[in-house]
Amino acid sequence: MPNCKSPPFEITLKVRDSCLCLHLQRAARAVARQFDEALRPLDLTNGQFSLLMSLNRSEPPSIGSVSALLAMDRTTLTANLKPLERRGLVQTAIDPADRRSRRLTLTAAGSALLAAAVPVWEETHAATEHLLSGADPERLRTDLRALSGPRAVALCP
Amino acid sequence: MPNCKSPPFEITLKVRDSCLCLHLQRAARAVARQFDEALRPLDLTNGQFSLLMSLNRSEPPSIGSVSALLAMDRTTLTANLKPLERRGLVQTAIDPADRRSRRLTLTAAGSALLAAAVPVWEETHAATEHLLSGADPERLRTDLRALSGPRAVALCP
DNA sequence: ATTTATTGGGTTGATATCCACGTATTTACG
DNA sequence: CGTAAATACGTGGATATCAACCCAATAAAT
Repeated sequence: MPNCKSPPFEITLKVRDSCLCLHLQRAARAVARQFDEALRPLDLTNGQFSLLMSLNRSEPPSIGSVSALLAMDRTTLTANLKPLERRGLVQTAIDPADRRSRRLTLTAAGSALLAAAVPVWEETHAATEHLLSGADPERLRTDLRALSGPRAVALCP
Repeated sequence: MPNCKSPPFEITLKVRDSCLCLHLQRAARAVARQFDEALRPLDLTNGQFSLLMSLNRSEPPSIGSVSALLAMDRTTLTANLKPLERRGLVQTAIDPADRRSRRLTLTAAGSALLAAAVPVWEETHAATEHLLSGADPERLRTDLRALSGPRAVALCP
């Protein structure tokens, strides 16, 4: 008699149909693939695009503030910066006012590449919102922000 | 005069506030962390939990069907199976009816661990839905399914 | 029946993600 | 002041994710 201690199949159906974590992972993977594919001619991923975009401001932000903005682990951001630094798209410099902090800035090449990616983003984002059919994208964004924790901090300069 | 070719700052604000890809990645990361933390005593990640749960059925599914269900790349699933196989939670066997296909089954240890994880999932999922405050979780799930592509295929046995 | 196309998976290489641990700097406190 | 707590990052290790390329087995075409 197999599966003496197995969870009942009804639980499996419940998780499949209702788990927000699973639903989020699926949607995040699917949408990320769309953006990755669209950005591939520029040799950028969706995460690299979002990261570069978050650095497009006059006051160079620190590692911690960007990682909070993107709701990612601080060490993940450190890792993600390496290929961008290697390609000369981003530069880091120690903050003279607080020598623990590193300030992140786009290079000219980084800014140019980011500018070239904007039309791709516009197009892909429109296609993504189109997938929602009649649903309200802003309402979805509100829900996603609520799940992202109190990290929707200010990016303003 | 720096940033001659930089995207205008208004674009940055627009992406930050409206990009569904970014919003999804943020929420997915944040929620995944919650589940990972809750499941850590069982030495499971949210992805491992979802994968094990998707194998809790009488007819052992193939790699391709599970990867479609989870909306992940086929090769990602192959990689994710390795630590679970190493721990003796999952077994794979060539399908005699089609020798290209590998059928995935939970072991007794896998079923037992999954059963132990169900209460953790219940608790964590309730906390996640609570983050939505007044919003309708089912409406959010509907939106997420629309973004996950036509992969919400049947898991039924 | 042979050839061809399709399908199901695996492997490798690169990036992504997070945790546990450690280091350096700054701030707070006594 | 000088020490303790807090802050800002980095490294190493493990898993996660996907593209590109390859192989084996089945299905389709002539």
